[in-house]
Amino acid sequence: MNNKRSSKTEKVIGHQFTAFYKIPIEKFFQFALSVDCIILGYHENRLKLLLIERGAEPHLGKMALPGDLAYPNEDINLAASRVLLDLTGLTDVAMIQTNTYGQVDRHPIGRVVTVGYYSLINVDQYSPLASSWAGNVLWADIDDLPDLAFDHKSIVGDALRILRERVRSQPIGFELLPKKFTLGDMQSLYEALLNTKFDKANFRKRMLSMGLLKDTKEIQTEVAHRPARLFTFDKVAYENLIQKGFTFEL
Amino acid sequence: MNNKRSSKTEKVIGHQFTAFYKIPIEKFFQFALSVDCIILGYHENRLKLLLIERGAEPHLGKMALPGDLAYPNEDINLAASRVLLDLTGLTDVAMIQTNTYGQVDRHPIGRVVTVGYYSLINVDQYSPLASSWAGNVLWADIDDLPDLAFDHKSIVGDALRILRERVRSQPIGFELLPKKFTLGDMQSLYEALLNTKFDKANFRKRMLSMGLLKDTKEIQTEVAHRPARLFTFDKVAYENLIQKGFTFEL
DNA sequence: TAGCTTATGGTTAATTTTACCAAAACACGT
DNA sequence: ACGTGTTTTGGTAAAATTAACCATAAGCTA
Repeated sequence: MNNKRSSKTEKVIGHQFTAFYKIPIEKFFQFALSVDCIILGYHENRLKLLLIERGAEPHLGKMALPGDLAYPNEDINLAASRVLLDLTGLTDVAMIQTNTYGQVDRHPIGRVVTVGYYSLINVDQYSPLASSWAGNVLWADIDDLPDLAFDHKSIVGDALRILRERVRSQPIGFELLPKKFTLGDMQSLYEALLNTKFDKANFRKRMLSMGLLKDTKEIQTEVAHRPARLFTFDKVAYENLIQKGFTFEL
Repeated sequence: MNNKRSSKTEKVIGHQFTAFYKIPIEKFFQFALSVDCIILGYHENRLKLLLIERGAEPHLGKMALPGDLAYPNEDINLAASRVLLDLTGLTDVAMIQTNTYGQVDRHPIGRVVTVGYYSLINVDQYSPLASSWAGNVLWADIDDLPDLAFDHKSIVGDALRILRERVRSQPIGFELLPKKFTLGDMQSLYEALLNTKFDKANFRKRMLSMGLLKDTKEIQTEVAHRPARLFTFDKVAYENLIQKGFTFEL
């Protein structure tokens, strides 16, 4: 079938079939590409999503995912990091692709295809809460989102689905926790993330048995009950275990 | 920070920050978008990948994933289905996004961002083997791929990684099998897919206990040993189980 | 019919998961 | 200083699942 096509073609440029359709190649270079960031944080036992208020048409005044058009000479993965940097000052945060959205009329300005990226933010390390609540940047509770611009609602839904799957086969939950955390913190996070309840004693045993947690020898202070030990995620141990075929499972 | 930006902007079009950079909006609409299909089949106990020989520069003569540019007025998901249809005659095959590749210089003709899609093909139902081997379409053994054009090697690698993860949490393996299959067929498939060995008796019990297999009451013929029963995938039962919170796990 | 091969039904030991219990450790109020 | 409330922590035993294996069944071939 490919043969037939090629034989009808006088000059084939770039791609296999494009010339066959007698459309000049320039006509294909009319897309714009954007990235939209699903930035999740965890605060006071709730999952939070970073939103900005749009200062421009279309959807002026509506809340939206932080996003931007990619430059014609910019790697899209780097574009995602750039947007995150612009908005939060954060660097060295892994941006992970979720999906790409290419419906024809998703953006009124023209043909804008957008790539979703999510990242998990340790709120303590970055702590955008204080300065951000006042302005037009908002950490919204994931279960109580306002109306969102464009198709951002469904982009967020997809990202959450992907995250919830990934979080139980990879130790990415730690990215949402502060450097030092208790097993209780960790359990609460996973319970919020997966919307379940775990038996406390069993959860603890499971986590400790994986060998991913390093005991800091420090303990909580200022709590009205027996203080818990503080742990850190042992990245080195994790890489070693991966080498030996270990897989995080929850 | 968003405030500062907006205040410097005279006229903001479309996106939040673009006008800030003083670049006319048209400059952003210079991308082309393509789809590349990772079409996997299963034949004679081996995973196969559908490749075409490029009939055009660049990479003329090299093998490549079937792919095409998307039209400026075409939904990218539909573009993927169109390409599959063009190439194989298949309709109603679910095309699933893998990743999106947006390195700046991945395509010599210009800024082409490509979206990967995989689909699993039941070779018996479509049976492209006979007609295809002769032409410039090839089912290549997944473990013995030729040199591929562009960044297609790494696109395939990513797709396989994603598939191997997904195949153990969703019953998509069935899409690679013929309508009726034996438990042995199924086991061989999963062993090829995941590169492991299962205990035969235990594999059988596990599968049957899920209640996803419907016994056709038919048995194999023309085999030099005790013939096995033939099963089909019970899609209805699967949907019902999903409703009750069932999750396929292997 | 003997012999070969794979399917199929079962049993048992090993391992993991689940459900609970009780002591420990801190803060607070009295 | 001492009981009270609360959460951590270490532990045990039952329940459930997984893994390892065996024996028989059922077709084909010679």
